[in-house]
Amino acid sequence: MAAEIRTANELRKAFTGFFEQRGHTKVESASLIPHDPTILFTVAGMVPFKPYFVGDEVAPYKRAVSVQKCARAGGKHNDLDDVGRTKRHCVFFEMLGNFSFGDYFKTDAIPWSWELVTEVFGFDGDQLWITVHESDDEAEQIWHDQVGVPMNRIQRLGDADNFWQMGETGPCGPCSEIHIDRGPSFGPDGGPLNDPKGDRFLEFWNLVFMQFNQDKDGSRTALPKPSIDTGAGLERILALKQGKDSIWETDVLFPLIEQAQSATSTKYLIGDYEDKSSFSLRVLAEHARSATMLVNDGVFPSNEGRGYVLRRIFRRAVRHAYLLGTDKLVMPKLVETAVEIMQEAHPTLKTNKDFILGVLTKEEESFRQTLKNGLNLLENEFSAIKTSKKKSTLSGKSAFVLHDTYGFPLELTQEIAGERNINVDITEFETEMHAQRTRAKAARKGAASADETLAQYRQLLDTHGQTKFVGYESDSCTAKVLSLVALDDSSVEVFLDVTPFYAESGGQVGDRGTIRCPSGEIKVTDTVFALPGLRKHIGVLSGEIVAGVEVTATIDVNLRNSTRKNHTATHILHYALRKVLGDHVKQAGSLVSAERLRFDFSHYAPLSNVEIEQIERIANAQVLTNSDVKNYETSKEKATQAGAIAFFGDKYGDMVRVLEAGDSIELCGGTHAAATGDIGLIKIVEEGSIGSNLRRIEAVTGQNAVDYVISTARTIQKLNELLDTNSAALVESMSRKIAEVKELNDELKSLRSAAARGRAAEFVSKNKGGVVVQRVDGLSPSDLRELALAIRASKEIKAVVLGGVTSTGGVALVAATGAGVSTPAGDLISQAAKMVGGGGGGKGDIATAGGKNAAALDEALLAAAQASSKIV
RNA sequence: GGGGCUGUAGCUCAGUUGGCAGAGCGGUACGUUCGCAAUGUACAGGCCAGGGGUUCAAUUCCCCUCAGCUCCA
Repeated sequence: MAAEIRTANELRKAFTGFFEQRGHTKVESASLIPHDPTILFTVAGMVPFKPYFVGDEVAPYKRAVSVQKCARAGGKHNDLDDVGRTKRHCVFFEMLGNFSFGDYFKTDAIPWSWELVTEVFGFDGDQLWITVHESDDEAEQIWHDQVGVPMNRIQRLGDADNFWQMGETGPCGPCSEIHIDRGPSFGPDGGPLNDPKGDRFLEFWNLVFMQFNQDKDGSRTALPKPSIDTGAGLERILALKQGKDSIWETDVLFPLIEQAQSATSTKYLIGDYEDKSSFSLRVLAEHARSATMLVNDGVFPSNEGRGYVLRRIFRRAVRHAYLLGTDKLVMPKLVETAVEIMQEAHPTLKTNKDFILGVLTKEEESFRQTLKNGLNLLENEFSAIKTSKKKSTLSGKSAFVLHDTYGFPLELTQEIAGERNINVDITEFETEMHAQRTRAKAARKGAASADETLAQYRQLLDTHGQTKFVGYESDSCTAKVLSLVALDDSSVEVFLDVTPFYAESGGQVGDRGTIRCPSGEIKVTDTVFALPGLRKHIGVLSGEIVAGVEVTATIDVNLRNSTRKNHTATHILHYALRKVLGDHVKQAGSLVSAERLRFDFSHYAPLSNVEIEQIERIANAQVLTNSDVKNYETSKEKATQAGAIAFFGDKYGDMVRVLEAGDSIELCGGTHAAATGDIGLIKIVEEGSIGSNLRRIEAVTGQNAVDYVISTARTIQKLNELLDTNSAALVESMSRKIAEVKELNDELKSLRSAAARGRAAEFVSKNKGGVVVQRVDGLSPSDLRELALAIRASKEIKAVVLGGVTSTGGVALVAATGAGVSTPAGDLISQAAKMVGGGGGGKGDIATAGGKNAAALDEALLAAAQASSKIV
């Protein structure tokens, strides 16, 4: 009997300790961001081990135990809106699990789970019920004969409850679950079979027996080496151990509820699932913890992918804080509490704390701004409704626009509308929402294609194995053509048994070069992975090459060398970025070509010029050391010990390739320079945003960097010559020049208007009954207008019409009317404008017009004079 | 990946059948009354995001680019 378990930390230790004693390797929790591209988050304890179960990789250990961070939100099971309503649902949770990779099976797994539950956890065996799959006699027998559970507490359930499948195909098998009877006050007797909702008979342990392989045709074959995957929710067991009715009162969540209470001055009612405020507090507690854990693993709030899911989770929480009437920021305090609760089990929280706080504080601020803007728009809608026919209904369309375009949640729209006795047309809203979904799905469908070629590739891989890559050591080799497929008239896909061509991965572009034999040649334009391990050369064939012949494969060495420099420089830049900006900088993508390198990374603000300069200094200092670049294979453990950081999104087997360039140590399978000095020079040429919290830098190296510096210097030299200055004084000289131009412009403007005013007196004196109509050539349209305004300024003038040929050869007309004249100024010149072949007008007491036909100007002015005389 | 919205003074934003740009706050200067605050007057501050097109004329209409916001996948 182990020590009494009181806290989450004690539970985690007791659990892993139990299985470590039984030969299991303790595996640290993997990131919430999975390597598996088909899922958004790590959703179960087995996710990190999936390659071992599927057989893609060989497990480095036969038995493992873990406490895995998990998150479930978005994706297929979109139950985000339910979190907080129930006693047990969370976005973030931890899963206890023990695993066997083709090692022990039911006869060990079942008794161990019983021993753990009764002796370590201390549950009363008489209160436990077991369910097995209806076909699984073996499991039932073990539970009964070996463990001693009476038959009346073992029940059989169907596929829906007790059968597990990874996907359409692949490993699958029956499950067995352990339930605890919480007593008559929670519902009627009769075991889990009689309690589908699990109110009284609470399921807390699930054992999956992976013993079959599901084929495409629906048949199942037995796996030669069956495996075990178990899972139990930490929070659930904690609630049971701590004698609480729900997970909300356990020590991993209740401190957050207490913090939420004080931050919002709201009272929490334990066990009340009807009370709206208590619901909001639970949402705040849960989402604060989830968001904290997600940011800790490198998820950033953004408008796509998992970042978007995080944003939705987080904003849902802020929305509830808002509903509770809090207008101060609440999340920073909750995040601090979450860090405090979780940091012992997840130590990276300590080092990342300031960063997490920064990201989430900023996110709350920005969302509160969104809410404020939305509120204004909503007010406008309300006042529009008052004057409309339907006085008491806000259209679903409006509610949708508010939500879709401005991010104002429907729930808040309804809440606020409700306060004013206004309905929201939900049906219409749903219709709009549905249309939006359909659009997005239709767009997605276009992208899916061609499974057939994939099957061909797989067959190639099955018969010949992986393509041997010799490109680290040599630029050329002889090889055998395994397959050659013509794509269209000229381009072909070629597969070799061995190749020096690097296939695009880790951001590095594929090699180019030639594949030739006596009878023909292929100019290779790109090399990619058709499947993991299978390298595909794409190129143009001249002459004849067929499958089976021997060829010489040679890469374009110049291109490869430039690419090498850029790739090594990418690592050094990554190092420098982390040094200057912080360890939260994570690679989000990269492109390494011969010409330049592009590096996308997570960061929350634009880089300042000073920061870019620092980065360049640090990076180039690494270049100047001219230290040897080491590129070697080693075990994963040794690499991590050396402090290597893994590139995001890459998948690594047990043996990994490590790259050491200067002080940068990373896992990387690319091709690299021999020494940092080979890079020559790293120059950042661009920095920008590619989405919220995502930045991109572009840089050049080697000859390209030299070219860049020379051309920049040339530009500066030219400027120096133009301004007759030198580089040191250029900036000052230029700013002085700009100020001067501005000053001169202002002066010119005031002189012009003074001149116009001066001439105005002359024109005023020529007025006939308060009307001035004159031709003035050589002025710009705006000067002409200025003049007209100056003339009109005299009290006796009632109307002015000026016309003239402008300096650019067009005709300009302007009309202005004095105070007390009701005829619009435009009327005075509308006809004249037509006569000069233009149009025009204006409104009120000043109008301008123009045309092209200068010959008709005098005639046009006569017409204008006539129009003007009518109004006086 | 697919939609929607926005970009105007240091900040928050106005600006309709296209006619040379405004408000409030902030800033500066000079006053007034006085409680390190209020208030009056004046002034400065704009390639109306950038580039093309239509037009006699584009902040306004059309196209493209860039940036930001937002929803869906």
